[in-house]
Amino acid sequence: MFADIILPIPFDSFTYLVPSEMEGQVMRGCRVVVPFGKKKIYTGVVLQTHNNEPMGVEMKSILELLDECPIVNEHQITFWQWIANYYICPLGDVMKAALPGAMKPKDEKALKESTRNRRGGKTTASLTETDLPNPLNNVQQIALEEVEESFQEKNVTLLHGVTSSGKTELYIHLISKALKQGKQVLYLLPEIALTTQITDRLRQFFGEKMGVYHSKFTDIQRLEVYKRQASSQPYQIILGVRSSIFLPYQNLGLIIVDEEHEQSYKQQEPAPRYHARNAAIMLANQFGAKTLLGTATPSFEVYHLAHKGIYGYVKLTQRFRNMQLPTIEVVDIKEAKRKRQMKGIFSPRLIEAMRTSLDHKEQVILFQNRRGFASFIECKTCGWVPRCPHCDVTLTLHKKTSTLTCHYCGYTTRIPDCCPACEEKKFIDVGTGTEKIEEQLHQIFPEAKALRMDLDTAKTRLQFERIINDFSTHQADILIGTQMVTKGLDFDRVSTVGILNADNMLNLPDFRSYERTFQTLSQVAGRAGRNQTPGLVILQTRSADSDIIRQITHGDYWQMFYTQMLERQMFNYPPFRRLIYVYLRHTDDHLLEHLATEMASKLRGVFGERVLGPDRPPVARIQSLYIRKIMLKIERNLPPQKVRQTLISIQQQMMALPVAKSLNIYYDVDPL
DNA sequence: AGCACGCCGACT
DNA sequence: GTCGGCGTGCTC
Repeated sequence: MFADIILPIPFDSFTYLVPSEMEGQVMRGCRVVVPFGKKKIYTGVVLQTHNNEPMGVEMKSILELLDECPIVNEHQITFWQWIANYYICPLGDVMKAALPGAMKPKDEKALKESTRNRRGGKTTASLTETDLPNPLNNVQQIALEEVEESFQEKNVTLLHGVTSSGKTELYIHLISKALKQGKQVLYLLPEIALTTQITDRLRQFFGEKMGVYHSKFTDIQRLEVYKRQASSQPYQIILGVRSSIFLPYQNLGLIIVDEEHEQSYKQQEPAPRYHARNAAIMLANQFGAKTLLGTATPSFEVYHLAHKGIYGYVKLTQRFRNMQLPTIEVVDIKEAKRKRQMKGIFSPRLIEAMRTSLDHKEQVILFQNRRGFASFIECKTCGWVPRCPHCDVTLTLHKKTSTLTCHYCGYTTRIPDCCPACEEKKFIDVGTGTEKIEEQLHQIFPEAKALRMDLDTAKTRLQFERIINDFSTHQADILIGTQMVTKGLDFDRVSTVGILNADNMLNLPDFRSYERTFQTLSQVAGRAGRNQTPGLVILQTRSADSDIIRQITHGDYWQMFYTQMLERQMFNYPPFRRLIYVYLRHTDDHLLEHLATEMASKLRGVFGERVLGPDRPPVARIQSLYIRKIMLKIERNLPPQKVRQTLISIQQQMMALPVAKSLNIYYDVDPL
């Protein structure tokens, strides 16, 4: 008897001999220990057992069987195979993403010890530990009924609800109903939104029936949740991030994907580069479960399908307690610059609005998009700029530590004493990061206390929550931040929100830049005036009279969607076509150029005009490997299986070329 | 992804 | 004359 084993390496599976004493015990989904190569020993998962002896390979035997019964169920294996197929990556990579810490035997021991220690003090959950959900108001009640009605015929429903329209209340009611039917619920949140605020709120209603799954948990903690889900008393609700779609479920009835439009649902690196929202819909289908997608600013992909009637659509327009939407005022900084009225990055109107807020002891949020705005240094004399020796990027300045860091590979060096090109000693800062805004702010409002929130100051969830907490308890007057400040956080004393420069988001070379700008700016604007008085949003831009700025200030999602869709259709972009990026990497730039051209021409042989490139991506070298990108725009109705087969076959032809020695090829399906 | 095998430069 | 560099190939 033989067994195909998935190993934590980038291949699908390897066939091993099942020792006669293990026959009948080695089952699909069980973990086994196997030898690999000359000296490696891996823990793998049985994909299947069979009697077809593979030809031309000398097989090794399974060394040890770790589980009496499967720790990966049939649903999961099917799901893994779907992910590997659709996202064009090996099963081994999917397994690595799906199992906590690859469930290594040594982790197993640690778990047994940790559970042993915890037994005795543990209180059992009871229904009386939990509260009843708040009654819904009229509007919410109607929306709830609409969602349930929509689920009668549609598997997926979009809940389009403006900020603070009470989506969470609605979720709580839907979850309760699913639980009453004895079904499990998965509630997905973007990493950054999974705060103690939301956890506590749900814990209040669902108590110990709910498990929380966060990527910042230790391996042991995640293993514990995994084990519990595989046991006979699993959590009925999982509140979790992206990767919680891989937990074992037994009878899922409902998946909620909150903030459906969030980009962090797509795993970028490493493979599998999956989209948790789309994968969740697939997972729900496997169980015959329903999926609710919630957002204030739907992604085009989802809105398009809702508009076509493939997904259900429910709109929730009224804000909680009739709160007013903020007033958005556009400030033309081109004009202000011309008149020399700008103080650094601050227009007179923004300064005035901030002063009014601060005088009333109210708070201010300043938003600065980070992308393209990492600051770097330049030699004042000759213009030399320090760059990463391994990647094709400038090094980012970190003033506090006087260092320069590469955001791609982590290479860090001290600021040089003098310019290596001309030996002069003066450097100037280029680019405006949040750090620099903090400096300018201190000059204009020396008395105000400011907090900064970006990837540097909020590296961990604890740091992030501390900043949020300090700001919401009014220990600071101004919060300066990147994307992070937009993540559905409730502050009730914020009366002014300043968007420092809307243009650097709009002008990104990306077909989604308008959609994203609309989403981000709507989210930021939603932070203003959450109590009785409407807030004021000052939006600084150089393109004050453009359509997109008008659509943002009017909150006109439909108009924005409509105009953008015309362009998407014209240029064959999603949601009309499906995108696949083919990446090629090699140490030799010239050889790579040749190979990429060759691969593109092979692809054109099959896909014709659907192939674009190869192109040099914006960052054309990472960790000493040069990169090329080929873009495929394929019809939505082409079967993913066929596309995958074609791509893999062309990849094999490429790898068979004698010159393609250390060529590396990988795919990004439905890239962001 | 690892890891071994194999053929070319600065060291005891 | 050897130790070790990383290019190349293979892993059931």
